[in-house]
Amino acid sequence: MNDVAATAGVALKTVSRVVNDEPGVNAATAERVRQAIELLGYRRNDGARVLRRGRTASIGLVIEDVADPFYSGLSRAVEDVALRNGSLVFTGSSGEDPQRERELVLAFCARRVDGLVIVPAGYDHGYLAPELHAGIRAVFADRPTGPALDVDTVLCDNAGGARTGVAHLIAHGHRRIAFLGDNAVIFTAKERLSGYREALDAAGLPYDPSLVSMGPPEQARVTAAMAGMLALDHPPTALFTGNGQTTVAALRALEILSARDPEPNSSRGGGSASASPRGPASPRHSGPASSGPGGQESSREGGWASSREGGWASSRHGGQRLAASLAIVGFDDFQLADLLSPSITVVAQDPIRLGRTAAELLFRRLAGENGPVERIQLPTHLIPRGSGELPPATF
Amino acid sequence: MNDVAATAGVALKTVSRVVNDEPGVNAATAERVRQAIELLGYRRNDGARVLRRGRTASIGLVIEDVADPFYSGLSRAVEDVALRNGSLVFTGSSGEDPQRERELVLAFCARRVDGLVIVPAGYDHGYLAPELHAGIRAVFADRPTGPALDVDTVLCDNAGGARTGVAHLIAHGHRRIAFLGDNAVIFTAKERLSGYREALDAAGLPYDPSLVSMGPPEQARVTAAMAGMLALDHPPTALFTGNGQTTVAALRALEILSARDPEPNSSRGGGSASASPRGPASPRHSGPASSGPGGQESSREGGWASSREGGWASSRHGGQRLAASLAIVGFDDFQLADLLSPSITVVAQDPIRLGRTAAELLFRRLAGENGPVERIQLPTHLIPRGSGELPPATF
DNA sequence: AGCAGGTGTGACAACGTTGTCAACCCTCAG
DNA sequence: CTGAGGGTTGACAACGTTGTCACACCTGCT
Repeated sequence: MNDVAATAGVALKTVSRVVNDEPGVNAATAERVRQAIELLGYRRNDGARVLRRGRTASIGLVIEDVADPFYSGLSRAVEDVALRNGSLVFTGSSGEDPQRERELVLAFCARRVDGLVIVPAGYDHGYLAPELHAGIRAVFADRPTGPALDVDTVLCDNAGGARTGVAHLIAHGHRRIAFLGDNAVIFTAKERLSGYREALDAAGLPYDPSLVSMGPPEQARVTAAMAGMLALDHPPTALFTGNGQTTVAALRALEILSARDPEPNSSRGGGSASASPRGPASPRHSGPASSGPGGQESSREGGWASSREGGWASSRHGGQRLAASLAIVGFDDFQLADLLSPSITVVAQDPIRLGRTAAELLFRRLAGENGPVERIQLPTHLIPRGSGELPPATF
Repeated sequence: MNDVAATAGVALKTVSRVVNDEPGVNAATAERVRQAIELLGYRRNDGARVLRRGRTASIGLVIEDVADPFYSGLSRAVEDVALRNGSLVFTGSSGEDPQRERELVLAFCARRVDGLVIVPAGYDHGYLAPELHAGIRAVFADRPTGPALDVDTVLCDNAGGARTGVAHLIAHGHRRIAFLGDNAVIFTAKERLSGYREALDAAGLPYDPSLVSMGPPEQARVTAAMAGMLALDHPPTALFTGNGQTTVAALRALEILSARDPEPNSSRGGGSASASPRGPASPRHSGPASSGPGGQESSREGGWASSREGGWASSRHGGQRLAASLAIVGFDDFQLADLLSPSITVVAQDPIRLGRTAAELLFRRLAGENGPVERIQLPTHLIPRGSGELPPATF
């Protein structure tokens, strides 16, 4: 800017005025300055500007993993709202690691972002208190923080959604309904489990711990859990899955279990009357590369299959038939849910609306709105597609 | 920092030294400073630091849409590399709009990011020249820029991938192969079309424009294009789709076309022997919310169905049977491709590797590596799963 | 002529850091 | 006792902006 001023033969401040379209500059002078700017290829340094003015016109977004469709939708929504508000977005994936979340948040704060949208990985956000005190606004999305921090939060109706989904299965005649959820330390997983129990309670059905399995949505774990349930004396006739990744893993598990000794007329497992040959798909390529640093694929075939096969194969029920007729409702909608056979019934959240709501709330705060802390709950939406309307299997 | 210095009874510079773990500070003094920092909840202002030091330790990432699984994978990879290099990431979605891309890039440059990873929407990046001259490094990913700008680029082998995929169909006996690609202004779309033609040429097959349709992957357009092709005198027996979204749209189109008058034993369309009822899925909810601002869903049912039904329904071939037996290979892997019936054969790119490669190249440049401009091409990978190995239908 | 009020311009400090350099205190060898 | 040298500390300028204030000039009025 100094150079521009020298070139144009004016003072620094005049250049600043031209650059910022401030009034009170002679048209001729302004033109001279603009030419100098053009000539020198000058671009204002927003870092310095920010230092002087206080506001950075940027926000930080911390999510679990951009590569997860749920969060990437949320991400895009936040981005759009930010753009509309003239703000840039720092994005960071915590990978469900509270330590990394903390580092990201603090790094964003050190850059003096105006505000934060956080999908928290941990519960303890004491480290945020000084930042909030220093004037950085934060909105929690998808999951709350502990009660210690009083801060705006936008959630989905996790319990309600799960209740609706499970009630839907009950309404279709199911009495033995399994629940496959994410790691129990995760807020949404707990809430959905609560919803599951509430629906059972409301229908007067007992809660059977052997029908519930919580843990990371890794294929090996999910497959093992399902095989175990199907081998029970009183196996489930329906399954409620607690999130999108778990739903997909469960479907793959059914495919694996059914394919072990497929029935000729099963709708699952490719055993239909079509002439389509099962391709020579090697197991390593059965799905698109997962987001994280691998590890999931390698365990799929080895891990459970060898260790549990005996137990399950000897089940007196014939697990294959059970697997092929299991009704399913999943929490979270996902791409192609409608093209599977049967199509998958889901309880849909709206990640875009979630992100938009959180970001808009943040910008309202930044604009000076100082009402009481808000706690917004967004509705979920049951989408019946077929898999959730299957009747209980009887053999 | 001033306050901290005052509280601790030391000079500004000493606090700076403590904060930055510089050597040469008495342990007792350092401890006193740390206590003052703790007491006041002080956090270094990285903006000011950046101003003084020159490097911002941040990069900008401009992609088409974070919500697209391909780009969100790329995104995550870039993020991870950046984190490893102690850098933060500004993310922005251009939405395939050159103007918005330009705004984002310039905004990032104004913040003095150290470097940029750009998936360009347009071809003309003249506006970047001054920035590059000013020392900002840039790496183009997935698509190149025009020849005017000499800059590092990481691409996939688009033509080669398409060639492989189409050759695969030819090897399975197909002679009439349709190509459904993205908008022809997009580099990758053009390249893949070239690969398609090369494969035809290599096999001595004619190029038939009536089997080729390029345009945005909207459901209505894709459905119409496919219906038109299936109604031809010599309809295609196989289809190659030019990207993930188009593949999915094509599958939905087949579902729509087949379902219009389904054959009892078709593997597609839910007409299998299973007892699974088609759920009462309303058309508005057939898929998860698409990323952009809607518009796609509403047109799915209305747009084409009413205007073209007559033409297609009167086809002398019975489009349903054609649709049900069409072999498919798609460019891009996608989630659940392996769980459809038949599973979908794809030519897979590796978005994570793409992002990682681009980001690592960027950071090598930032570390001072000054070799000639690099142009890296990543391989693609054919994954046979079933849909690409179907034989040509004969009626 | 003198003065109010407006327009255009510039000098200067400040934002919160860090790099440079100098000063201080101590210890130890000459 | 003197001086060299290391360890510790601080004063100051600079990074590139913008807010504040003041100045110079012009216009139109009394």
